[in-house]
Parts: sequence; structure tokens; C-alpha cells
Amino acid sequence: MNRELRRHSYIRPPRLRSPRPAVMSIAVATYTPPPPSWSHQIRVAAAQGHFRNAISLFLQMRASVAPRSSVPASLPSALKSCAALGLSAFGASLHALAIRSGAFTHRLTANALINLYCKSRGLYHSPGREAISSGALEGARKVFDEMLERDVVSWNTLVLGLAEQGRHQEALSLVRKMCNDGFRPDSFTLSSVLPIFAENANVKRGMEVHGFAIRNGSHNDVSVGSSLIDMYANCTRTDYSVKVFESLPVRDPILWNSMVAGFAQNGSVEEALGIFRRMLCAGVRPVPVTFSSLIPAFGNSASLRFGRQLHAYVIHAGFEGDMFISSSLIDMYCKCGEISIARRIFDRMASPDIVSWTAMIMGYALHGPAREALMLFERMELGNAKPNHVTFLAVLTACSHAGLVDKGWKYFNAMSDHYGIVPALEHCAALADLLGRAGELDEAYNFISKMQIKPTASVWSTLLRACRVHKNTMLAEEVAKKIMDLEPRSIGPHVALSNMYSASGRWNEAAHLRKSMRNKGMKKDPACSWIEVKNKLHVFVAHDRSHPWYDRIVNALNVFSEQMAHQGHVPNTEDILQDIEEEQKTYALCGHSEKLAIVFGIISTPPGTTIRVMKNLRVCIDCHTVTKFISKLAEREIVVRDASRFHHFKDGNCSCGDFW
DNA sequence: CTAGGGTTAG
Repeated sequence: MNRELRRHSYIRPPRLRSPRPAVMSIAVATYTPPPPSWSHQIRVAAAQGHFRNAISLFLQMRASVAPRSSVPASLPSALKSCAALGLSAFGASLHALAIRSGAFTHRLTANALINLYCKSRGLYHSPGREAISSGALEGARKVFDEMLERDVVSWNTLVLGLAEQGRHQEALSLVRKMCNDGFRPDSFTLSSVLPIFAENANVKRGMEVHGFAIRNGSHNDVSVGSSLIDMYANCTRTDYSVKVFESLPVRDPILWNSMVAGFAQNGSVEEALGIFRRMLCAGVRPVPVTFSSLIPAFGNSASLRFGRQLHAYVIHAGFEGDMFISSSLIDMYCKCGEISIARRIFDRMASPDIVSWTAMIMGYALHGPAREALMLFERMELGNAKPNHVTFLAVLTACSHAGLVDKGWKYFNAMSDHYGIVPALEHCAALADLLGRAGELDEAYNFISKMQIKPTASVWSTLLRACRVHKNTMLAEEVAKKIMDLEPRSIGPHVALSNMYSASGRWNEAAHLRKSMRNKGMKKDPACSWIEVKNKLHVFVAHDRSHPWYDRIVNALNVFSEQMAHQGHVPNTEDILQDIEEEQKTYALCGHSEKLAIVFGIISTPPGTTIRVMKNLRVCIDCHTVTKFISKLAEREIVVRDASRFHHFKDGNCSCGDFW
């Protein structure tokens, strides 16, 4: 080799043979390093997350001749592994071993025991009674109380245990006690306490913790940061979440996900997408959590286009097998009207969990095919998914939207009889809704009156709507008054009552009611409908003439109206809430947002294209009738998602069977 | 030995 080159090379050429003298080689060969101790191996395994290995090594150690000291040295790691694997009975037996071996007095062991009992809800070893008792959190408390010297970890572990099991007040008072004992809450304490104020949506207390974190210097901690972001987002204060996020010097993937989730859960689709894009630009790789947080936002706003794009991204990233993501995709496609795509994703799942089943069942409930929903429920029962209260809400909704009274009663009764689930307000509301829709008004009235839980205005409102549909004025009057007592500012019952007074010639009462409505400044929620055409979202607010195609839309609508009038259609003004004359009401109907959106869809898309329209409120009676006509006249399939369900209009009929 | 982000409904 060239001498020049060798002088300049940084790496010496490798030697193939050892340059050491033979004597040295013999010395090396006879030296055998001591094998790593049992406890060392166990600690390493647990630290790397190989919990099963750690436990298996621990058992091997116990079966072998190991020094006495190896038990206390390995117990913290063994207990950590039990906590992670949920081996509560074995963990409790380690508690007994800890006492026998004297390791119980070690702080690390005691802390690990507190953690074990906090994580496993089940058994704990009770030394006094030489038995295993249930109610593990009490076991944690006992270990904590009996400790000779506690450290911050002891306090933090118990605080988190209490917080995670919903014992919020106890957790908070423990934090006060720890301060009195001279321990300063650290970042662990704060990120365990913040979720409490997130859950209770208590910004005031949450901000106090935020202030404490700043004084404490732990506000730059990523765990505290993500807890703060989540807390503020849960209190609908995403503006504060943003401030926390922007002020953090270091951002890890969890922080980005907290922001995505915070916006998504508050319905801020644009902002959630914005953070997602920024995250990608910053070179942070999305994880499954990112998608399962983001995707539900597209379902709730029915943005099928974005939902599809994210689905493609999920496939590209190889996250298709994630159960959370699959469930969120099922839900998103159902809410965007694409129930068959949702079903395909569901069918491809290896073992759908209860959330996946529920999302699919709810999808059918919203779209109408109740039989399909109930078939899925029966099929689910054959597997190992246990229905929960949301599942029953989905089943009852399905029955309600299809008028299946007997089935509805059957499932409602089965909840408490066979599944140990106490019907909550929303289940009672669903059943009341079912009875009312089916025309069993008196039964619905009796059911609501005898409910265990005090019925809210919204429960009575479903009955009021049923009374109007089934033209029971007497009952409607009574129900409307009940709602007005519960919610004096609610506009629905006022309008219903005033319309009934007018219809029965009780002019004075009608006028009086309308006057008081005006005095209270009551206004209807602004209705809006939206439709996506060529990747552009067109939003229509009632009577809003700002759309560039407004005139063309009205012209087309008039053509449809003439044809309908020709076929004997009389505009139905029951849903018009203003205090105006009949002729003006008919005119008002023409400006309804869903009509504008549907007609715009028809004149701006090629023949045969399915029209998909979303509305923030329920479809009005007249619009529903008109849309049925339009579906036939224009030979279009029209899918409308309103506030309560989907309507598939085709050939002059609607999938809801005129009940919604 | 202790901590933060996710799916169905409301």
C-alpha cells in the first residue's frame, strides 16, 4: 500500500491475527466474568418492558439457589411487571413474600406495591388476616400508611391511583396532605391531578394548577404540558391550549397529538387539520393515536373528502389493523353517508371490539335499516364483545327509527334484567321517542312521567313532536307547558303552542304567546345546510342570497314547485315559526337552506349524481315532502343528513318512512 | 418504584 495514503488514513487496517503474546491469550481464556446476577437480569428485563421475561426470570431465581439478597433487590421490578401485566393475584403473593423476606421495609418495594394495587382492581394481600382481600385501592392505602419513610413517589403513586379511579376529592386532599408533610408536588403530581379538572371541565381550578406549575418551574415539562393542553381543550378553551403549546421549548409527538385531539374534540376541523399539517412539516411522524383523534372530526362535520384522504394516509402508514382507527373510520363513513364502506371496514376487522360493533350498529340506526342493526347485535352476542350503555343506545335508536315498539321494550327491559346496565336518561329518552313516534302517545306520556330519572325538557320535546305528528292537540298543550316550565327560554314549545292556538281559533292566546316570545327576544337557531360540489363546500343559510348561483337556484326551485302544484302538492307550513301570514309562510319555505342546497346540487352536477346534503337542524316537513318529489322528478338519489338521522330519497320515497 | 395524547354516545 502506498505510504502516503497510510499516513493520512484515520483507520488502521484491520489485523487478522491477534498480536498478543501466547501467554496473554491463555490468561484471557481462563478468565470467566461473573454471570449477571438474577436481580440485575430481572431489573433489565422490566426496564426494557419485557415483563413476561422479568416474571419468568424471577420464578427461575426462586427455584434456584440464589443469595438471600436477591429477593429484595428484584422485588420492585417484579412488582412493576405484575402491575403492567395485570397479575394481581401473583402480585399479592409477592406482597406476602416481601413481608417474609423483610423487603417490605424498603422504600422502592413499598412504592412498587402501592403502584401494583393502584393498577389492579382486585385482590390485595392483607397480612393481619392472612388472607387475600378485595378492593385493591384499600391495599395501596394500607401499604402507604404503614410505610416508615415515604418519598415523593409514594405520594404521587397514590394520588394517581385515586385520581384514575374517579376518587377525585380523595386525590386532591392527598395532595394537600403531601404539602403539609413537606413534599412539594412535582411534574408527576401535576400531570396526575390535571385530568381531574379536565374531566370536570373546571378551568378555574385547572388554571390554578397551571399557575402552580409556572411557579414550580414544571410548566415546561412535556407531560404537564400535554395535560394542560388536554385540560383546556376539555374546557372548550383551545385558545389556552394553543398558548401552552406555543410556549413549550421542546415538543414531543404526544404534545402534537394532544393538540390534534383537542381541536378535533371541539369540532374545530380546520384547526385540527392545520396542526396535523404542521406536525408533518416539523418532521414528526404521526402515530395511530393521531389518526384516531383526528378522524372523528370528519364524521361529525361530514367532510367525506378529508375523511377519505386520511383513510388513504392510514393505509399508507400501515395502521389499518389498529382497532381505534378502524372504529373511527367506521363511524366517520357512517356519518358521511357511506354506510357500505363502513361495513366493508367492519367486515375486514379480525376481532372487532365493543366500540367497533357499536359504531356499526349506530350507523345502521342512523340510516334506517333496523333489521341489519339488530342482526349485528345478535351476532355480536355470539362473540365475546359485551354490550355497554352506548350499544343499547344504538339498538334503541335503531328500534325508534324503524318503529319497532316490541323490540324496543324487549331490549330496554333486557338491559337491567340480563346485562346489569341501569338505563340512563338517554335510554329512557330513546324509548319515549320510540313510543311517541309509533303513535302510542299515552303510553309514552306515562312512561316519561314514571321515569326513575327526572325527565329533561329534551325528553318531553320528543313527545311534543310526536303529538304534532299524530295531531293530539290536548296532550301537546300539556307537554308544551311542561317544557316551558323546565326551559322557559326554549322556543319549540312556544311555537307549537301558538300554532295550536291559531289552528283552533284561540286567537287571543296565540297573540299573547307570540308577544311574550318577542319580549323575551326568542329566536330560532339559524338553520344551515351544506353540500360539497367539485371539492368545494357550499354553505346555505336560510334566505341567504349571497350564493353566486342564488337566482338560478330559485328559478329551478320554482320549476319544481310548479310541477308539484300541478300534482296537487300544497305547501306545508307547520314548521314555519314566524308570526306571519300564510302566503308569506309559503314564501319563507322556499328559502329553507336544505332546499337551496339540494337544488344547487342538482343544477351543478351531471345527471344521475347522488346529492349529499347535510343540515344542522332537523329537516322540515315541507322540505321533506318537496325533496321526495324532487328525487322523482329529477331522477336523483338524494342523501340528507339532518340533526338526528339520514334520509335517503329515491323515486319519491324516503328511507325514514316519513318519520324523523 | 410514579406522570401526559385515541374509537362508539352526550
